[in-house]
Formats: sequence, C-alpha cells, structure tokens
Amino acid sequence: MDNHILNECPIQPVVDILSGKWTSYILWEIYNKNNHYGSIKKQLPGISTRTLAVRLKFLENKGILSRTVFNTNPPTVTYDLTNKGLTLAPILKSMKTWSELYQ
Amino acid sequence: MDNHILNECPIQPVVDILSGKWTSYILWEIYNKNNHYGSIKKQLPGISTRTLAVRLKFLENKGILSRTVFNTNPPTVTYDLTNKGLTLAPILKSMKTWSELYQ
DNA sequence: CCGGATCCCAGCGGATACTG
DNA sequence: CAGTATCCGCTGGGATCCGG
Repeated sequence: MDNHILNECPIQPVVDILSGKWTSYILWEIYNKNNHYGSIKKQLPGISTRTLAVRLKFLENKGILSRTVFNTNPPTVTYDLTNKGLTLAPILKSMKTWSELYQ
Repeated sequence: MDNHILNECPIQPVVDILSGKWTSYILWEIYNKNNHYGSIKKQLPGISTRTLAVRLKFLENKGILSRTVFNTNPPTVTYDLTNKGLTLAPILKSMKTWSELYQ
C-alpha cells in the first residue's frame, strides 16, 4: 500500500491510508458512530473477518483508530477515531457530498 | 472496482472512482495542470504505460476526464478535468491539506 | 510520442476453520 | 463476540512488443 518512490507527491500520506479496498468504508462507518466490530461487519456485506481485522489493525497502527475492549461476556470491542482520525472528517464529508450529487 | 452490494453506502460512487492504485495520483497531476500523457508518466515514477492508459480511459468513461488529440508529429494528447471532474477538487484539496499536516 | 495487445505474476484479500 | 491461522484464487498491474 506504500510507495516510497512517490514521497514527493503531496497526497501520498492520505492515499497510503485510504487505498486499501475497504478502508474508506470502514472509516465511514466508524465516523458515523457504528463502532462495534460486529456491527461494522454487518453494515459491510461481503467483507471477510480477516480483511476487517487486518484493516482495523492497520488503522490503529497508523494512529487513526483507538481500540477499546470491554471485559463483558461475551467480550465487546469498540473502535473510535482518534484526534488524528477525526481530522479525516473533511475528506469523508466531501466524499459523501460528491457521491450524493454524482452517483 | 465496483461492488454492487454496497450500493446503499453513501460514499460508494466516489470510492469506485478513486479506488484504483494510481487513480488519485493521476487526478492530482491533472488537477495541477500537468495535462500531458508523457509528463504525467514522468511525474509518477513506477507507473507502467498500460496502467496509465487503462486508468485514463476509465476516468474518461466515467466522465471525469476529457481527452484531446493534437495532430502534430509526433502526436500529443492532453487530458483535462470535465465539469464533473472539477467537482472532485474539494476532495483532492482536503486530501492535500491532511497530508501536509499529518505526513 | 501515445497507447493498444499480450503475457505473466505477486500479493491483496476471500473462504473457511478454529480459539480465547 | 472478536478475532487468528491457513490456504489459495483472482485480478490489478508490470514488462514488453508493436502499430498509428
């Protein structure tokens, strides 16, 4: 997903984050308060457990998401945008606006 | 690149357009008046002729780009954002802003 | 110089089974 | 429920040749 040759391209950092196949959709769900692993999966029919887990961990490692485990039984895990992740909001909102106008 | 199952996801149309590996970079170049096939290729080290041609045609088919051939010798081809393509500007600008702050 | 046609391959991500 | 592990199919895209 990374491309060191393009470091001089000014949009490379965000493309690096968003370029995964499901990444934008996952961020959209969490941005809209759909925070649980299970409910995200339900809202994204077709995504595999592996892909969802891999992408969530990737976003966590990038500092975009925080992960919280509740010691209930059965266990519950929620994901939230960090302060850094929240700064992606203008991008997500402009994507939504465009999609509404030009779908 | 398309996913009919996600039709109800409100950002699906734009994700469909931007999800190709090089698509955002190509749009960024053209948005910044780097309009020639050859100069785009020069600015994106690592992209193959096939991929650039495929992505340009894809964006043309989507109504994002217009293609103009000049009957010079050797021939020259330029690509420009259509009116529809220009409406992607807010997305590209927000991507640039984010990348500057958080790279 | 632009880009179509072919061939080919790495690696993304899908399916499934399994665990704490 | 929330993942991890494994296997593997498929497609995006790279290399190359060629023609306009």
